[in-house]
Amino acid sequence: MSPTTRTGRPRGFDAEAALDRAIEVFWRQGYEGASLSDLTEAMGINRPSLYAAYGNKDDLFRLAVARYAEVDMAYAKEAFAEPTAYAVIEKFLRANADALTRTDRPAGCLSIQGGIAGGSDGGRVAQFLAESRLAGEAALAGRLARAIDEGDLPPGTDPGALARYVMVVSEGNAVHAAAGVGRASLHATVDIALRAIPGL
Amino acid sequence: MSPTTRTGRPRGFDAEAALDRAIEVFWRQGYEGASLSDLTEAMGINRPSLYAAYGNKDDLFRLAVARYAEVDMAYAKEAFAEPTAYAVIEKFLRANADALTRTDRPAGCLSIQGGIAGGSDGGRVAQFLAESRLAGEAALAGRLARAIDEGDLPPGTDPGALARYVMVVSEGNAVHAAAGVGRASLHATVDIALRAIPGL
DNA sequence: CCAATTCTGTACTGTTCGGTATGCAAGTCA
DNA sequence: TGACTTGCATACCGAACAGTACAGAATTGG
Repeated sequence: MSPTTRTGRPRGFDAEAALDRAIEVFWRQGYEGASLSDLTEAMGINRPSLYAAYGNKDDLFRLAVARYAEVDMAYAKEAFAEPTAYAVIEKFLRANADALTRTDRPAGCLSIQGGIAGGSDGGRVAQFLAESRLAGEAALAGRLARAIDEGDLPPGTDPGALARYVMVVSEGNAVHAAAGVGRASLHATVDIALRAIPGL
Repeated sequence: MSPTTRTGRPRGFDAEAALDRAIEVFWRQGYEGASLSDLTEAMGINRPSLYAAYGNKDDLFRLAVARYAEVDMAYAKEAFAEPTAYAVIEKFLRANADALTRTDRPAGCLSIQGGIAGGSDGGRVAQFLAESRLAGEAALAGRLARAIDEGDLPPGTDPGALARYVMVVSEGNAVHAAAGVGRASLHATVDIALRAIPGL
């Protein structure tokens, strides 16, 4: 009656290792941009093996996200264990920044890239969009540099860093808005974010 | 010699109005998720008319983004005209929050949604990802609520709003990281973001 | 009214997509 | 050894994709 006794030919690949490869493909190319051919090639298995082991593409993606949350987001749980709120937040944001820029992993976060990425075109569209966003950031940095000259920002301020922070808040709010978060909540976030702006 | 003299059958649709409809489709469904059939149906034109008027799908998308930047991001230029840096930033973030939640437009920002969105599946994947992100946000809010009880956050603090702010910074950094921004810059953003966290 | 030019509508191209039917290989248990 | 169970490999399915050929319709200039 042992439920693990399944006679028959044993699986010829490591399902967990193959799932890790799938995570990278989804991470880099997004859900829609990752074709079954991309996935099976990276995982080193055939299509029927994928369907037998994980279900369909959708199921595979959910398994990938779940494993990503467990493995690659483990720092969140560690951060929560810090003694104070400030320490929790700082540790979370620091570890997050490190995780987003690991050299042995795709840049960014699967939870966001899984939707972005672009995929089949090799990320041309995503790159185009990123460039136009960064152009806006540069424009804001220019305006803030002028503000330093005009004396309404402290002399030591880094205009590029401050502009980047503002755009980060804007982009984060955009992600939230797309997820259905309402206007009042967005403004509440702005309330908090503005506290970080250096006064005169 | 007048260059506008183009004899022949006149175009049967307003190219600018049709482009506006295309913007909404790309905004809602993303670049990959917007099929030519979706686009032509929304624009009220046939495929050959689209190709004749705008080029190919890629060209149409770039035109859409350009027009979006001009029309829907006009508030940025207005914000830049404010007299002080703080006013520039506040006006930008406020107008941005309003723009992200206009009831007569898709939620979010074309520049981000153009990559996200999900498209053909009606946004099922995007919704799944959004829910898992919001679950993490709720977990953080719970941890911060405990911090208020334990006295390391001011009593009046809204733990949900603070958690949302932290996740906004995290998501914005993720978008930046995916665009190629490096680790040091992300930490510089965290430096600024942490200034908004209420001290003991 | 006719020729030239441009736009529109239908119907099609080749390709790629997610998903699967089928026959064979590789093991376990009697 | 032989029945049984399971995984693997090839080859395929219908559907959807971006893009286009072609013929007819609408307009201008003569």
